[in-house]
Amino acid sequence: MKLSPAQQKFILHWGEMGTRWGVNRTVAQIHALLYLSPDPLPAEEIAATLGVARSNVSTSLRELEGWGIVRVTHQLGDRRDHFVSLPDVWEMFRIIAQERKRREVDPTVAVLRECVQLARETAAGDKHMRERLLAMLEFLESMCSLYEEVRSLPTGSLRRFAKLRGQMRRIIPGALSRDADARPATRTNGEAEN
Amino acid sequence: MKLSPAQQKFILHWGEMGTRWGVNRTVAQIHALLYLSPDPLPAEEIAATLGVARSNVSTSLRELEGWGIVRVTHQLGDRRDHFVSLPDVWEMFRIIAQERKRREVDPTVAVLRECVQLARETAAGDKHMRERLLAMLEFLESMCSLYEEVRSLPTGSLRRFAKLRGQMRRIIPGALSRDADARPATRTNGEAEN
DNA sequence: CTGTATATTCTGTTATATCTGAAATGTCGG
DNA sequence: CCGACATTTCAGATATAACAGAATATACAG
Repeated sequence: MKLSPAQQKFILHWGEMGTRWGVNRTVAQIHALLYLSPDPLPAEEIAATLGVARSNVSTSLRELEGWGIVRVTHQLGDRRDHFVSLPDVWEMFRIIAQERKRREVDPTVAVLRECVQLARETAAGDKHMRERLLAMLEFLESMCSLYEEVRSLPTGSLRRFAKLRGQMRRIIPGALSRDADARPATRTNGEAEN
Repeated sequence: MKLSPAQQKFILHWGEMGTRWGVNRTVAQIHALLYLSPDPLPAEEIAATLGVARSNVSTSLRELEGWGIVRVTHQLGDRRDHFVSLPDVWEMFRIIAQERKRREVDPTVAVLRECVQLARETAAGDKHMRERLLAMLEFLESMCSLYEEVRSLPTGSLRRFAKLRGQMRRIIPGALSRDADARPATRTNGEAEN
């Protein structure tokens, strides 16, 4: 299959961005290709289109399936697996966010708890350190609960919400404006507000 | 400087997580060390503590400074640079989010615009592809504006907001519950809601 | 059972990222 | 300007990740 200039550009860029997010370039490119493709593609064709080894495609597809953003389908009279990407970006985002949380944030929270515990046991520990650990822990837990909020919204609401520019301050209880975003370089205590 | 068990655990884990986010392991470790440290550390000591080459520390610190989450300070009577981490996790998060947006999302939005343009010019292009590109573009733009909203909130509000579990649906206009999070596998059109 | 088409796993190679140690550069007191 | 200390740069070494191609496994038709 020959790629149009627009397809090429998108696929290459997506691959590039993938690497910055800890995703293998080929994996990201395959995903981009499938996302743009109007119908399911067999592995063979993916390999030919992107110019990578068939085996490489196989591994990459398995990873994408692992993330849950690509799945296999079948065509009548064709023994080969055909692959499709999730069609909806919002849904895709939800899945990726959930996976990353599970793989990266949750373990970190667990480790932080252990560290706090350790710091408590160990000879009264460094007070400063314990505070920092707790601050990080509180932050991550807040983000998790914020994540749960957003996750529970249907796509439509989320989309509408995002369009609601500049209204958040009025909606969120007690949110005074931050406005100028001026961060005085001298502030050393993050708890200054509140 | 000798590390306590809790420090070790946190620093090692942070380094590990760093790699998953496209951040160099040493860079992340140094950041973790500085975050926990009660006072500024000279590069020499960082190198000794983590057991890496002095030159490596130098490069890593420059990167952290580039991100704006570590800065250099000086002690009276000491010619060496001493380094400190931003103390506030929330502030840190803001800065990192902003940087990543600038480096990764903004360029992607630009590329998507070009792709859409290309697809329009090129022989009426693939209709399906153009739709997908537009959906992705709309998504990213929504996320950007959502990001602007959150960024403009002071830490206190953000934190309070995050604690406000399960209330979001009532606050957001028109957000009907999504609840069960049941995703029928048969839905192929992401726009089904709304 | 055999042959063919497809998919996966394995192994060695290649590419990329990271790290080190040495050399170069910068800084500052005297 | 000199000399010590501190930092940065750079070339080569090392580790890690990605990849191609061969080998293997699986499914299936006849």
